[in-house]
Amino acid sequence: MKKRKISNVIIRRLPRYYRALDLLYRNNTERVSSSELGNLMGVTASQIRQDLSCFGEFGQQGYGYRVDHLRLAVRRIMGMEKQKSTVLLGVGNLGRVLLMNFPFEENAFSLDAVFDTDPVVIGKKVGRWTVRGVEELEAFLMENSVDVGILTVPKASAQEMTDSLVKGGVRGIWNFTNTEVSAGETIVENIHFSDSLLTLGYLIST
Amino acid sequence: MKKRKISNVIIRRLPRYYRALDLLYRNNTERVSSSELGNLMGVTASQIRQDLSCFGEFGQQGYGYRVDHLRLAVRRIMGMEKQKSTVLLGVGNLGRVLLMNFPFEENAFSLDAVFDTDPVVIGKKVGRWTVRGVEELEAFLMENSVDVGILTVPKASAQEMTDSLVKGGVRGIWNFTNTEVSAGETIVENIHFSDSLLTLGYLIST
DNA sequence: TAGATTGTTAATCGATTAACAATC
DNA sequence: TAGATTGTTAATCGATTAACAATC
Repeated sequence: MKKRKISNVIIRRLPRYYRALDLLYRNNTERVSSSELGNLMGVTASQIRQDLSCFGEFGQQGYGYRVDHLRLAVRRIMGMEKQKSTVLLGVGNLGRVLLMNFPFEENAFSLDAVFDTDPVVIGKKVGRWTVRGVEELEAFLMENSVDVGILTVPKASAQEMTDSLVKGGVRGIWNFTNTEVSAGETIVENIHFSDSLLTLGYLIST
Repeated sequence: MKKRKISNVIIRRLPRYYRALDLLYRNNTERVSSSELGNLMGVTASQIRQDLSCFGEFGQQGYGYRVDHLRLAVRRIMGMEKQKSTVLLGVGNLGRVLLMNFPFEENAFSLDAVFDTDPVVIGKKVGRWTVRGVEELEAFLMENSVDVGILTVPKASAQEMTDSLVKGGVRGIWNFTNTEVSAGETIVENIHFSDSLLTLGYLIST
């Protein structure tokens, strides 16, 4: 096991490993070799062995990997064995989709509270949550240790809401606003719909 | 100007260049140097000059880049000067968010038709579109040249819908299903919410 | 044992950064 | 002209692939 720093490219492959392994697991597959897994995922067997070697030794010469064992190892590596908490800011259309449909628990997260600025929705129930006013956010973050803030607010308030979240001590921000927010040490993970579609546009135009 | 193949990392930086330049443009900034732009975007000046050199020469020694000129150049590079067409498959919650709120035109796309399998919504109006049954999809793709199919269907029908889109000759698929679909030569751009959140989970756990 | 497949080292390939002559 | 900044070449750094001894 090589103890070098885990690079970003490897980190972004971990969820894909997990998805592939989870699929095999659900199909009751017992063992898988690095080349089989590579075929399934569209990467080389070499890369898989190289990646896994950053975290430990999970296989067995001449046999490969036990699917259930490796799946659990990847869960552990990604920190999925410990549930993390989130709050959602912005109960607009996208916010509602996430809170109504996104499988937080499946991904080892819980959604603990939702906030908005619109007096029309504050106090109303959306799904199993009662919408709180953002003025309560600071106090909530004080009383509850929250790991991640989910940003589904309009662009215009993205930075301000980020500042509140950072001040409240969240460790990560899941940002859907298609703007860059500055959050200091706090880790920001972006889902930029527009960037993604523009990339696709480039690729089909050439 | 070096005429080497444009690498994937560079392509994925193009929308970010465009966003930064568009912001400067809206602020009526006239000129920008590679180091200023680099500061703004959080990349090195060297990288910006290196990236741009793949596509041509856009700057002027001792001066930098004209913002309006470079912004237009990036638009052209990304193929934004020609509008591309899309159809949306799956008028569930996420599908509705996209068709009601996503700024297709701003990104040089149009949304031309929406399809679903649910008899309850077929024929109904959603926003400015009348939902069509998927059985009409094939004929629609025959008659209309469609560039991109948007997949906001349940996981279970993701591959089947992909097959129809590929058969119908779309050039790209914007895939929100959090599954890998095989589409042959057709380009697939994924937005995987779960992968993204799991990545964030890893980063805050270490 | 013989065959298969790992984990790891070395070789290759690609991306980023540094440096600088060219020139506005 | 002097200062600033480009576009490009060369140097460095990092990621992927190939190869193979170790061993189940």
